[in-house]
Amino acid sequence: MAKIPGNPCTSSCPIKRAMDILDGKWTMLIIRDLLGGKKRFGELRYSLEGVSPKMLTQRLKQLEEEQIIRKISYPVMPPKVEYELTEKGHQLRPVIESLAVWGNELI
Amino acid sequence: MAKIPGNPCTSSCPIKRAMDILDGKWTMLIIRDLLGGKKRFGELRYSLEGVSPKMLTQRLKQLEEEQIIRKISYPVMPPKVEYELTEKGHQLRPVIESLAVWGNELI
DNA sequence: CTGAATCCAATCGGATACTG
DNA sequence: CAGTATCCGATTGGATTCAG
Repeated sequence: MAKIPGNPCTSSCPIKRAMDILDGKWTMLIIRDLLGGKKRFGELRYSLEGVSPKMLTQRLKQLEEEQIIRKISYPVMPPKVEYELTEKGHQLRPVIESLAVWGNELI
Repeated sequence: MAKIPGNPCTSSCPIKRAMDILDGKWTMLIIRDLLGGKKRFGELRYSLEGVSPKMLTQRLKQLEEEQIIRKISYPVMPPKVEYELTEKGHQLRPVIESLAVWGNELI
């Protein structure tokens, strides 16, 4: 059995740290979308189909604070805003990929 | 860029399927614990430190319904109950491992 | 020991309307 | 277009008590 890095599930457990950030219905879906490249607010809203602007804004804001995504605002009219993953965000790719593999087996 | 299996983030997205099951503050922590082998209710309650019996019961029940864990009740007094991962649950190991790697880099 | 029951607060999340 | 504001219900989660 492969050893899992880190300590047992106490408050300093790496899984706990990760999930405190990644928890939430939409978070992983946002990251998955952004792994495909920069996306605009409306694009995310569309591809997540069902998310309310409130929740999308809330999650994007939190992910930005955690420095997992970066927000790029263009000072134009009408407004144009793009979101992209930071390096820290890109490092979530293995997580998303293994999740996708598992999710695919569910059928 | 490696291709992520599955479709875009619609209702049939594998990530969405996965997160519908794995969402929640404690779920991943339970699975992480059980990757180390069978655990009793009280052991989980202890190692998760802070979880209320209500939530622990709730999550365990859901995970059992999703066939990710299996519950083993011994007809003894006082009661003894153990939880262990099913095959489907064990297949989450890559997810937990990559999460642990990521969580460790946070510091 | 393993929960079930109850009560309550906070957060999540959806729908809608509105603004710069 | 990209949000903000508001209202509301559902769910999560914690604390505590109690039962088999």
